[in-house]
Amino acid sequence: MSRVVNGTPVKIAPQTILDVRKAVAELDYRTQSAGRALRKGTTQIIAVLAANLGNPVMSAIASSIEHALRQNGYVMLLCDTHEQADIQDEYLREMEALRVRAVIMVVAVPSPKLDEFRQAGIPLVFVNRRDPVRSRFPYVGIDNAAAGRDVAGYCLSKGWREIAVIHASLVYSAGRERLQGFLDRMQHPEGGLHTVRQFGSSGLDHLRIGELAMQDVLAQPVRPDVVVCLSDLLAYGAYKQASGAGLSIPRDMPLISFDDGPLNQWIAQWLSAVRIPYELIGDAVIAALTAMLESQHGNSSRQDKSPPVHDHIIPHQLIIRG
Amino acid sequence: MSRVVNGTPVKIAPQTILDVRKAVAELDYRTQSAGRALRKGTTQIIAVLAANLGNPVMSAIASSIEHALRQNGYVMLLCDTHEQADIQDEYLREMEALRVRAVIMVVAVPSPKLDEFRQAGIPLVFVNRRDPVRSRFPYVGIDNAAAGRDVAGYCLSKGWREIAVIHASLVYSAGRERLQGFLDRMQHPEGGLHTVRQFGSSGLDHLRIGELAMQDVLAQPVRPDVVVCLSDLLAYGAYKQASGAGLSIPRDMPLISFDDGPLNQWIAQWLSAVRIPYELIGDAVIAALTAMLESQHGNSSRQDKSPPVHDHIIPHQLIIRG
DNA sequence: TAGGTTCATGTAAACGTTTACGCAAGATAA
DNA sequence: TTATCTTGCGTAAACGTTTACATGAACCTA
Repeated sequence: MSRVVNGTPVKIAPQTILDVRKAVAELDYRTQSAGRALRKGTTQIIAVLAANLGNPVMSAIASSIEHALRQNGYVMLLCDTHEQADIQDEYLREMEALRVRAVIMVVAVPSPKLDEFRQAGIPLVFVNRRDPVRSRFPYVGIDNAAAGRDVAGYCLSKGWREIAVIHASLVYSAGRERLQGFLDRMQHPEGGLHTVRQFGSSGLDHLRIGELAMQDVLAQPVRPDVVVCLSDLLAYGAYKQASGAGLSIPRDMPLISFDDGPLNQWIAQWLSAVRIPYELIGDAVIAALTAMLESQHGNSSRQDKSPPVHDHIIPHQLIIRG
Repeated sequence: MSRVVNGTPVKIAPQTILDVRKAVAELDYRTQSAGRALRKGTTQIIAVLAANLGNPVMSAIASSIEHALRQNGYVMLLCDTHEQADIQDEYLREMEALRVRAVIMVVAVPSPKLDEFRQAGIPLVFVNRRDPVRSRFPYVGIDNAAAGRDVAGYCLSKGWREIAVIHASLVYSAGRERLQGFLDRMQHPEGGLHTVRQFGSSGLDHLRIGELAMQDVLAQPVRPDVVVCLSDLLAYGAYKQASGAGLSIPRDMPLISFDDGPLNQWIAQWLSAVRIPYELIGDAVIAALTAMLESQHGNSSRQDKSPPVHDHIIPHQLIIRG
């Protein structure tokens, strides 16, 4: 029975197949995952630990991943870690007990349990932000450094000289690489004369950080030609502050950000941004995942070489608006 | 062992408890949910079927529910039905096989499998939109009719005479009740002279519907004093269209909507809206849920009376901006 | 026809947990 | 002291699935 519904690679008489099919249809039989999970020691559940579902970009990513997982016979289990190590650990423990097949970290923070997972052989995929600890697990997302360079290139092409950058914490890969790429390109010989001032603080609420940073920007003696925000939410916060101060965006002060959530084209036409093609993330995650799962199988026989998983860089695009 | 970790109501020697605790701590034992699920026939998983995670209000609601469920020892499994009956059914089938403890429908559509679920005894909670079929299952959300009346009251207080309403499909409770409440109050004796014109179409993409509806509004010979949109997304679409046509919102044309997603206060200061307190939804869902689960237990003995579950109406608030 | 080979299917064990049941030892009562 | 009752704990069955292994039928070959 199990052999026919699951397509076990074993010879079955055609008649038997039909008989089973009929019985299945008649009884409306549906395999119960509890029994299977117990026997096989794993499930079809894949956990997605997202840092902040209140961020439209992240829920768009979650939505894309959910769709792709479902297409491939998995079930998504979605959690919100609020970017806090203890919550992330609690969830990871829970996922362990649930015997999930894999865990997808959409913006991870370092945590003890995550260290354990890296050892334990449970496949991990890091989306949007690389593994805080250099590891053999794949990253799915844009080339943040290149995106930073693109933004810098655009600023240079516009001849902007006075530049402000608003950032949140820079200890993680995404923000750090974006800033690094931006500064690299800016310091390029052909960059000419310009000043880049940095504003921002570390913390969890990007909206608020952006708001406060813009306050600092406006308190400067000289108003920047452009303000580059390292994420959409930072730009939203900055926008509120600047608008409240009577500035018209982008006429008085252009804003450029990274992420470009799906709502921007509707209600944030004042914002230019590097767009993460979140629709593509689901498929890329699946690709990374299946590569890992297969290499995991193969490795059971020959333990020697580490799995040949690699990052999946998806193309970004600078969208100019306003 | 099971007795002590689960706190079974049975006498256990204090010493044994300590011994077990020690062993659990030493071995880092964690009960595997597969075995438990198999034995008990149910899980700690609660499925949330949301119609559209791309809608910030819905992801905010999902986030709130997730938090509340976690607090109460459940695990949330989140799906996106895209408001389509066949996808919703596919998910419901999956949840059945997973033996989820309950299903929370955040904006449900009628579907055959949903009909089965109502019979099958799997607890259901309907959030934001009532069960399309009148049923004994609880609704959690705001009083949409009252919200509609509040908006009408505000319009009357401002003395607006020419009023446009933008709506999507009106076959479901939320939109229908909002519009009904609005019209009821408008037609109240003290309402005075005014005209209400309705725009909109049915479909899944509220953003696009709003955009097209606003196109129709602007094509009218007389420009309305206010445009009331039955959801945030409709307002976003309408805003884009109106802005594109050179109008300044809200100066040239105030917009009022329902939902008031968390981003509005940051980047949609031009929008007044009835706020759903999404932070409160999680707790309300838990209340509805535990009431059902308890009444379910009690009912196993006396089948006669239907469960005394009731709706949980949470307070809304009209936020005026701009 | 006997022996060997393949092929399809039946059988049973195992996964980890919960819980009904029963047993032993200690406490109480006669 | 013996009989009865309580208390704490050990035992085993059951949940539904997968899969290694056994069984037996049919088919081929010499």
